[in-house]
Amino acid sequence: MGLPRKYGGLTNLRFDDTNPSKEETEYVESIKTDVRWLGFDWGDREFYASDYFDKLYEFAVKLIKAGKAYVDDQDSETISSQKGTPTRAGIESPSRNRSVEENLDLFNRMREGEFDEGSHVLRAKIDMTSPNMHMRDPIIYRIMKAHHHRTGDKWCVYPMYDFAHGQSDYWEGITHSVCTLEFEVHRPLYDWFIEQLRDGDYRPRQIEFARLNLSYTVMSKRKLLQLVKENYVNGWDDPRMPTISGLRRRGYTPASIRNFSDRIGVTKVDGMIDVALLEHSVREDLNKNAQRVMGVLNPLKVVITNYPEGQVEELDAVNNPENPDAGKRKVPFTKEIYIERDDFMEDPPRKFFRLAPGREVRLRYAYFVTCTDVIKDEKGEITELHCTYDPASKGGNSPDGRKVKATLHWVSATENVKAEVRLYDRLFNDENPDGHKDVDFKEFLNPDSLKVLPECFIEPFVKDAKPMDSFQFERLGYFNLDPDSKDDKLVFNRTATLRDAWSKMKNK
RNA sequence: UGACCCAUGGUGUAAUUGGCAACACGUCUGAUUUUGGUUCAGAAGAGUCCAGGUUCGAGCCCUGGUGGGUCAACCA
Repeated sequence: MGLPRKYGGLTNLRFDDTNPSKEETEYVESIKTDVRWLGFDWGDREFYASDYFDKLYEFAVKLIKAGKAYVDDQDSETISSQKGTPTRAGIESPSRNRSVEENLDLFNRMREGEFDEGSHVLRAKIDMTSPNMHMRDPIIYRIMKAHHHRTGDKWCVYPMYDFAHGQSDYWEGITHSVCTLEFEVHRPLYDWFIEQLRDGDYRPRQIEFARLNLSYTVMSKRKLLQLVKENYVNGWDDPRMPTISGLRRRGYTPASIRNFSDRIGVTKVDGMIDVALLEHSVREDLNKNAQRVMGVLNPLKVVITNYPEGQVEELDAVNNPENPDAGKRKVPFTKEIYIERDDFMEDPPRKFFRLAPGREVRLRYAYFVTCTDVIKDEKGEITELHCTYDPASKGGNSPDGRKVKATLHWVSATENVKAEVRLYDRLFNDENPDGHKDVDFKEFLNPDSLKVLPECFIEPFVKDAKPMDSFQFERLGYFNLDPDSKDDKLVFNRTATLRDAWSKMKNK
């Protein structure tokens, strides 16, 4: 879709629904939804290979009449064994030299439903000694007594993909038929059919490019289907899935995915793209556009001892420091608040700038506070902190010009909204950087790929959020309101983390 | 022991079709910052898989290797 947008052309959306047992309306609809969501429009150019079943049948008859196709009545194992191997030529089927009349009769009877599935196939007569396996008399029609999602029960013979693809391109007037690398060896066959079909100079060309491989990510449809079927994830749109619907649910924006695609380009190198590039693309977009909001995921209560009991102050907070048009909002401040547990250390290491006993920090948009007491339970665990605030530092600046090294996000302990936050991580652990490689992925599943934090505190602002709205919880990362959220239970998915210099330093 | 395709900093892509190898991500400095985010400034990092050849000149053309990918479904 991006190529014609760049070079000035059009894209047809076509479903190669040649196999009735594999096609489901559900998939067709999801693909259309996803492509539309990405911001592409195919106008009225929506096609199905099944639109051409009549023409394909006629073309097959034409090939038979030209002596270039024949009906084979051997079973599939025999046909397969006669194909040879990539290094050894195949041998010709005894059916290969049937008369045109007999072939026409048999093919017609196949269509009439006279034969059982698997008993007869139509094959193109090309070359059983070709070094290219796909040219060794490939099967072009098979009997399938199955209901088709669009043509119903009209047919019981269906064309193979290879027999439909190029011809469909031809009839639609396609110039560049772009597909993935594994079809490279099919191209001679694609061209062979076009040569039999075409009348004039025009012919479509198949051009292959590398499919996307993402590090640490399984992209194989077969494996993704297994993840869904065996309930390792909650469906195709589980936020951990590398599907378009998964990314959407997770909070990725269409623009970020388009930018990512532009950055990786279209080439034939079968490489491995670093997920960091995908993540950079979302951050870039979200940072510019996401609403900032304060949220505390892992709360630690702070009592501001010299703050009046029962007082609620409405403080000004900017919605996006990079975009003044995003406006401001009011955040309620009270005597008891929550801060992030990670933002306090009783014994801070040298480079830890945040709150510690006796240290003064800024509460974002609020006041400077100093930690005076650390309250613990019998087990020695910190249950709350006592702080004093400097009333003169309202808004976050002290009139005497003194500086603090850190600014903390916080949420009022009484004026807030409770939410569930889901932290999604990679589905696979660090030992499986090549997620696409053919290994048993179950051994590499990451048990922490989903962490549910049932009781998080977010500032009241998010009450007005709509599903899919993106937020940046200050310093915690990007989140979006899950589409399945109900008013009585807000659920946020983490879209991406922020680059975190502190955690990097901790690991050193 | 075949055919087809591919090969450029750590990663992904460029290089006006033969003219000083560029950009993005990542990494590392420094500045700014009411997010250890963002932004800004700068740095390191490849001589283009190897060996020949053609040419005034080769990442690009030719030959031969090496490495990787794909192909033996009545799947797409």
